Amino acid sequence: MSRELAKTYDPKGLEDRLYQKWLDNGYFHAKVNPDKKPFTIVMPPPNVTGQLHMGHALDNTMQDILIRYKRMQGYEALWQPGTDHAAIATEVKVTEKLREQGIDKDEIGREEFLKHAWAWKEEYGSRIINQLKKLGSSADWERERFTMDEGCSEAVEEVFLKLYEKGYIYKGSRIVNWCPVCQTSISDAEVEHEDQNGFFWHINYPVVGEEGRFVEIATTRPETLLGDTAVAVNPEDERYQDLVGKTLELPLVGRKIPVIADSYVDKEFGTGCVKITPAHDPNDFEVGKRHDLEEICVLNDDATINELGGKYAGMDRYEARKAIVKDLDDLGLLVKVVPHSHSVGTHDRCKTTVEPMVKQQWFVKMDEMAKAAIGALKSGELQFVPDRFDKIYLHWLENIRDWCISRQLWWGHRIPAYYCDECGEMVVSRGVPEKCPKCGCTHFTQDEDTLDTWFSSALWPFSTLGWPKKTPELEYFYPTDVLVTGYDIIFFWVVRMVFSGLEQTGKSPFHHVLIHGLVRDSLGRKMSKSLNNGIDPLEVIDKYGADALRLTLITGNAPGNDMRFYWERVEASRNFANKIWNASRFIMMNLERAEIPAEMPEGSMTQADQWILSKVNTLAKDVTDNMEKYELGIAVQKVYDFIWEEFCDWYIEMVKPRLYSDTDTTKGAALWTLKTVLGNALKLLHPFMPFVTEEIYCTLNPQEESIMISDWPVYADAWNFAAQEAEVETIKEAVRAIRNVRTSMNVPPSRKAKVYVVSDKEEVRAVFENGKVFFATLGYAGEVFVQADKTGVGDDAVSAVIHEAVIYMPFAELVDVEKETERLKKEEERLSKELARVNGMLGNEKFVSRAPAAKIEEERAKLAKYTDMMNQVKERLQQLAR
RNA sequence: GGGAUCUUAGCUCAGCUGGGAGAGCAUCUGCCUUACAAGCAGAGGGUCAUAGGUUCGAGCCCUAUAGGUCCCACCA
Repeated sequence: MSRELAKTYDPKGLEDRLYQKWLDNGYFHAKVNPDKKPFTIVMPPPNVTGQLHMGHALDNTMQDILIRYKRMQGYEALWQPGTDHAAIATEVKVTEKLREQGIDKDEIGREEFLKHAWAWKEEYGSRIINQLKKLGSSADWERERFTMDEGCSEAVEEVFLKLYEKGYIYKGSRIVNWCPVCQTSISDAEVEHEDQNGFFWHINYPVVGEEGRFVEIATTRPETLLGDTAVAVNPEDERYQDLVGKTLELPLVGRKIPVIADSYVDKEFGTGCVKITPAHDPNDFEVGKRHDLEEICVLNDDATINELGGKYAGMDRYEARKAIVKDLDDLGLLVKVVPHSHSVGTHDRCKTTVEPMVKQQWFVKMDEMAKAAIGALKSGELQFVPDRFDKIYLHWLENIRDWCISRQLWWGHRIPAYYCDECGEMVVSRGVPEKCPKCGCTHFTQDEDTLDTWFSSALWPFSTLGWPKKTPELEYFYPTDVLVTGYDIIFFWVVRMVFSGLEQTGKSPFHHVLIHGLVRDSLGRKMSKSLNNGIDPLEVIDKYGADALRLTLITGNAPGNDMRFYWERVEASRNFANKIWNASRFIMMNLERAEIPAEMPEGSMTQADQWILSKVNTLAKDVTDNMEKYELGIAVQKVYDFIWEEFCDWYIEMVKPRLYSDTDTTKGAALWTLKTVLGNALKLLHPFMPFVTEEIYCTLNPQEESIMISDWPVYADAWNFAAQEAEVETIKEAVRAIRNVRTSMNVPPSRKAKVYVVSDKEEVRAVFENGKVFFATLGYAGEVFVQADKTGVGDDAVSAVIHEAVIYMPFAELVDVEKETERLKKEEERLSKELARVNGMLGNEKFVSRAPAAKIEEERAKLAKYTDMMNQVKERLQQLAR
């Protein structure tokens, strides 16, 4: 008993029902299966703080398309999902929430805070997962993971220990990016540089022992003067040769600091003299190391001046800046203030200006692992799609600095380093050490810091599969096949996964990285909270369905490119779903009223049947090719065009007379073809629009369980009907010509016309003899005559010239000689242009001698065709002129 | 400062390895033709940013220029 399709397409209800069915049947679950080849995608884990936005929708739609496609192709397709603890993002949210409740984070302490954080995770962690389900994501939810679950945490600890033992992880006092608001260090990748309009303050530093002599320096951050421990000049700079080795008095502070020579200083820039503040500037830090300068940190963690800042202690850094400038001016040491635009580092999360500071932090030594990651790309083990991202990846790795991985946060993986309570000895170990190797003490305190959130997500492709244990899953599904992500997290995540995978497993965690762009608003702006221009994918799904949203996100978009979101496009996508829906309804109506052959009824297949079968056959091949190249937009466009134009607008219209007839012996063939072609088209469309295709497919084939476990169509030689394809194309050309004439003459559809097809070629007449049945329904024709000459065609006939034939329609009183002449002249003009082009090519001796033979043959055929048509047009024009 | 990318129909964008310029929306003209007006049929609209070059042949490859977008960067 087949279920009937509802009268109108309504994604509501339908989508939830089908998704539940898929879940119930366990279709998303992948397991180790030696009989099948694995195909794996690991889902970029959304933050537990997160809500589904358009970026997620795009990212996950692409992954779902690839997974569904491969699953249908017979792969054991695993889409590994999960969520990310998102250290700083979550900590900020939880802190805010607590504050709203009047609870102070520092008062309740670490343990209590973590309880709240876990409660938050429990409450919100599943929210985005449920939203992803609305989208139709066929991820293996049974395998859902979390970056801080037991297994992932074990992987984190394992990697930390291994890298530490190898000397790749070290603790050191280095200059780091410090966020005074979040009060934690952050990595280079988390710093955003933006140009700000500031000033260059030129300040005189008195030379000790030389009354009245000054060294003029220029700075953009006068407050750091408090931490100056030298002034540097370029060793090649003649102007300052005699200064090197002399001592200066640091204004306002009174400290005596040396003038040193260092090639880091650019002679041409500023005054050529640079104040050196090793504790608060990355370059100065390096200079300080070279010259063994003292590092004087003058800032507190909240960027106020500390006790070393004398009278400025307690002031905010900008307050202090003002006060210092004023005091310098009062002392007459401020030479000038010049407006100056310079780049300022800000924290990407809170936009606070970061303060470079010397801190004890944990770092990952990057040089060796970066080298390996570069090698993976160069050897082809790793490929970006599109490959222009190669350069971005390489450039980053070639210039990488050590990765600061410690964070002064509570929410995250705590660093497995322990300090002896007696002697302070540091022990890095799995769990609390038993006793101190130095003093034998058994009491330890764990390092307070946690790890950068990307440290754990870097391990995601293998930690989720059970690593460091040698699980069957890891063996079977790893390395994964393709990673789908936006270009905005190549540095944060992709790079780190690659070098981590190479280091820990010896393999790149994936072969391909499919990069997509941003979904912007209709004006091309980034969707953001501050602009309040974000479109909620759930709202779109609610209004138009997930299928429509998915189609919208995939069509007309090339890999790596940004796209704009338009409601009109969603509507168009929904209309397409509706189109298939109605076509299917029509087909099923007819199927119910007749017997359908189980196999292809070869004897009664008409040219039209063979044509559409041949078309869907080639379509399968083309779409598969595009999918393999990750050209999802092109692939779906082809399916769209096929279904709407070829199948609905042409084929269905062509078979209607056969369906309505009770005597037509080819009716069974038509029904079989309709059902078969629709079924295959639905399969090709399924990865893109899973819900509507499932609903129709299962109604069409009640014996089948689900389209998502059906076989992906493959090209079959038996379905290749080149000759019939050509014939139908000829008939389509004729029908178009007839319609065109009718429209231009304003002939209403109700008025049927006789149609004469005149051709002196017997084989052409045979084609039309076969195809003339279509003229009635497609071209509103009455009687149709196919003949070798113009017998019976009156002078009152309107004509259209097509390839190897002329079509005449007697319209008597409607004929407007002028109009028709005009039409034919236009055609003449078009043909003469074509002829000129073809003749130009063929007349070019170089073309004939150098172009490929097939191309030349093609052009020769065109020449013959156009010449023939031209003659017909000329002849017709002559007749009209009489 | 370095790099990437874009400039194609009124708008938003496709255009795969170079071989007769496409889609959606918008516009215009007919159609309530018994699957679909969320539709059908037809039409108009482009010197593919500019200037050179390579090639038998360039929207596509190379060079330069102009404008836009983005990324990276430790010149105080």
